[in-house]
Amino acid sequence: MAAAAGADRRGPKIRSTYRHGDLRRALLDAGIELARAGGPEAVVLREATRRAGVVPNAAYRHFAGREDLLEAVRAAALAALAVAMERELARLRQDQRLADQARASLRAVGRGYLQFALAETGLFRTAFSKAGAVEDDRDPAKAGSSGLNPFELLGAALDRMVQADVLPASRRPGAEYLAWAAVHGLALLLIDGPLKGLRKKQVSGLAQRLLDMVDKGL
Amino acid sequence: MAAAAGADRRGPKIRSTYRHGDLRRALLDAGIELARAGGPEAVVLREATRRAGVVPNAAYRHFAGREDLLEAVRAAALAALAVAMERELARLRQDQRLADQARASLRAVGRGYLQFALAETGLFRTAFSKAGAVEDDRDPAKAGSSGLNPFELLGAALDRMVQADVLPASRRPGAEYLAWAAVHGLALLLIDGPLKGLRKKQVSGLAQRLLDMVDKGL
DNA sequence: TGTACATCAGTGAACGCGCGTTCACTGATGTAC
DNA sequence: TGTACATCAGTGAACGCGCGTTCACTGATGTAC
Repeated sequence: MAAAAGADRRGPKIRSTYRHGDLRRALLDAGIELARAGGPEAVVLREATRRAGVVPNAAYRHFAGREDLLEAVRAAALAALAVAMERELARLRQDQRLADQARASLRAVGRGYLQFALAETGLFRTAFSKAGAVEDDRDPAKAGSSGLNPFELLGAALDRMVQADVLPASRRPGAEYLAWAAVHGLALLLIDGPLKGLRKKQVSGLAQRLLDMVDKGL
Repeated sequence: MAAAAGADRRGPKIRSTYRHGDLRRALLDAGIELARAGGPEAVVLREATRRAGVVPNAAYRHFAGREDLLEAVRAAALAALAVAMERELARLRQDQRLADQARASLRAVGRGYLQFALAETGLFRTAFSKAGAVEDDRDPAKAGSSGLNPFELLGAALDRMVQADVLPASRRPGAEYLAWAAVHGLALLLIDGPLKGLRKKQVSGLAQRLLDMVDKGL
């Protein structure tokens, strides 16, 4: 993974030019890699500069400080989560009844969330390492290719359920938090909690049951 | 809260005796206080010794190192969570039909969990800061006054539901993870996530709805 | 009841560590003339 | 097409910080005689 932009072609640590080329991008990529491997606390300014082959304080040309870099990494992690959800949504059959399709899209959102949490645990933990309300944050850096961020993707699925008369409109407000809570909780039990060692088969079974519960109970 | 044992009566930093009296207890109490205020990463060995009025390395007479102290704090946090659940269970009316009573005890467990997460956020985060499977851990340091740890309290409530024919026995296995996931997820959204600033009234409304969802969907 | 002694809880001083951040600088680049 | 110059990205060196942990020690306590 990685590589990316400009002068970075030569790999870290060796650079023939005095100027870097695209240091901001290189630092961000390094930060993402660190988060991927070790979660938010692994995003260390000095290490990012080391990977970019640059002296520590050079980072201050592009980020206000460590917290600022971490913020940018967090945005990228949210965008990656959105993409994982979109991937599941794109797989859905289009030939079903509206009601079934609406239901299926809620499940797809949930599956994408869980898959991302399991496959990219470090990024997942980074994405939610700060209170930051994603809800009314229109920052495109946090969105997937549909232009919607993870929270908005969930909301859209629920809206579809209301339209298809699967979810009573009266229960719509706040429903994202119920669905989110359930899936988020399972994700954490699976990656950090007592369900850590679970086999893939058992994971998907449990995920299925949880999504059933949400579907039925919402 | 605080104070507790032995020579600590005189308060930190001042001690008339060369020996401390009960340094282990004092360090643990300090650690709990640190966790309460700032979560697991706030449990700093040197700070605990400072509060106990003792030189940093004195801690090594009682704990193998920082991680060992943190482990002890974590156990205390789990026990406190169990107590919070027991408190809710103890409030239940005893004159209901078995089915209603069983349902009510599951909800009480959930309420205790959420209340603890909100009231003792630092301890809550500490309790779950490590994978540690609580499930088959009979360590009494992690249990409430009933002798059951939080996980066992949840399991007992679900067992009661099976006995009362509210939950089909076939759905019993793994049910604790579904219920746990939902409540755990909501707790995190409330304390760390986008639902952080929510008013007390709204919190309990949302909690109610989530518990409805679990009840209905399980 | 008194004394010698072993035990071991707490002391004092010091390490190395990696971190984030600040300072005054240097030299590559692009632009105005 | 050539030159002077402003800009500003990256350098080099250094800070102070608080941490966990290790070392050889000292002196209070309780026990055996």
